Amino acid sequence: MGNKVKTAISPTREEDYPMWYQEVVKASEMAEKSSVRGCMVIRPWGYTLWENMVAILDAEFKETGVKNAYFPLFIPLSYLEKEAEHVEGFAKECAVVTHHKLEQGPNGGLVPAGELAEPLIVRPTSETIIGESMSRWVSSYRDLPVLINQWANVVRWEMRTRIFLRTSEFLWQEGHTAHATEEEARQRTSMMLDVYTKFVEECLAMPVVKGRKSESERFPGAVDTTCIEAMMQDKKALQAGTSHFLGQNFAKGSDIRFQDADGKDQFAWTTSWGVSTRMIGGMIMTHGDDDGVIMPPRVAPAHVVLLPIFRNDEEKKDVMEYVNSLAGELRQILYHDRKIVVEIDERDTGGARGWEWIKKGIPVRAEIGPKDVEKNAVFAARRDRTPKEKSSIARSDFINGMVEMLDEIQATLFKRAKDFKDSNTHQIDDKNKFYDFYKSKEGIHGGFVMAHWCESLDCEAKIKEDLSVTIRCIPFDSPEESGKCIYCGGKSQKRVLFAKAY
RNA sequence: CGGGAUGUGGCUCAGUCUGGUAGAGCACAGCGUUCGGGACGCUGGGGUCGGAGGUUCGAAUCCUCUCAUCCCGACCA
Repeated sequence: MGNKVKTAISPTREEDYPMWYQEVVKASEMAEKSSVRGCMVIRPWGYTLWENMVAILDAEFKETGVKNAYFPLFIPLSYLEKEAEHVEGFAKECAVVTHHKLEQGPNGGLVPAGELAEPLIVRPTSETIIGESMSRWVSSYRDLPVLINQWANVVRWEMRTRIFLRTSEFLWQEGHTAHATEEEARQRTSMMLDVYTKFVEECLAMPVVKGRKSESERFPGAVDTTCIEAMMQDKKALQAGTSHFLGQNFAKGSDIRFQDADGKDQFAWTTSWGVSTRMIGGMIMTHGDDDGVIMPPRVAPAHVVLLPIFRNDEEKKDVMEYVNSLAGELRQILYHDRKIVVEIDERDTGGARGWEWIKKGIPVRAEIGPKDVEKNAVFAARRDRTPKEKSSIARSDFINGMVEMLDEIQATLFKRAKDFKDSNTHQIDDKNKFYDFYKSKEGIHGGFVMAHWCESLDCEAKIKEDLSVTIRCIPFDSPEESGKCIYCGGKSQKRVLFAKAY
């Protein structure tokens, strides 16, 4: 070992980032690969996190007038064909249902039978089937806007999968709205991106860059795709949420028409927006360290774990009494509209017990033994500090300071991530420097580069081919300034965000 | 779909070349000693070696077929 600190996760981020990620997910017991190819099992520690995310987002959506609904998992093939670019975008990764029953096969096994007249696809996204409903719901401008969201699973048959980041089946939320005017639809698009930004920054403690996708990265069928991009600790970009302005493309495909106030027939303007379980992967890669996950308190499955320490039944009795009453008091406290969640882990598994909670990323750990009972104190540690940093805190201070401590942890995580992102974001104006910056193919390197771009698809494609670096977005806050395209030297008015991406 | 590789207890893997009915570490269970701490000792449970067929007195080991998975490429973000 020497002076090297022993870490709970091996390899470390430095040694092998992708492997580190896999190990963290496994060690935290958040999820695991299932025996079904490309699909994951989300375990309680991961699913509770998701439920917390859902609860917050759901309330925010409703705040803006959106209502939840549910649409079929199966989409008739013909629906998908309604929007040309859309089909092209998704056709390659669709699961297709062709039969409706099983029969005994010649070798004893079951074989599909009863071929369907029209194949059904398992939804990769629901624009077309929700559009079909909307077309029937909307006939007058008085019926607009329609503001719908659904929480659902979707399937995209991915070739290479990574748990949470890209799985064949994943959980998400997809909002779909229809409006009478372009302006209103555009406003909705940006309003929902703002909802995502606020959630991701405040609750997941992940700083993001807000912007618009270049044409090549746009959602199939969209007029405009806006997004939030976050930086992972390997300095790659991860799209954490998207909001699309679909223009009238899908309204035309699905025939969503209405009569306006002047009695004229018009196509509606639609939007769609979504975030998925992918955010969980992003959160892990933003905050996790070589000891495992670090849960931001706002969404943590649990806030505090109490670890009773005792040697015999007598000590156990005293300690447990103290622990239970402490837990009871903590559970009364509200932390951002949610009661503090306290775990009590009285397993007698020695030191391994504490490390399990570190790996799970619980924000606060407190060891409580006879000495603490005697002193009316707790021996507490925070997940945003090193494992060895523990200190004795008076019981009342621990309780009264809990909300503040959690907020501090939340703030620390955000600041740490923001500093990391900022210090790894550079402005580069020279093509050679740009290439040198991204040249290395292995390990943790690179970062975000703000550089000029002439808006040519060709320049973008060449850079992608040479460096696997793409335009993540054209940031909204990128100021107007004259410059030269980083690839061809052509005229440019704005810097765009380049990075390697997940 | 093209190239490469692997399938042995829950996990990681040895054994396969030189056939003789299975091993290690970790994990798990019990007991004990420890312990403000990812500990130690002893004991124990658990696999028939991806599947099918073949060669052989005898196959995890050889042959054939098959299934699955992983990596690279392609494809996708």
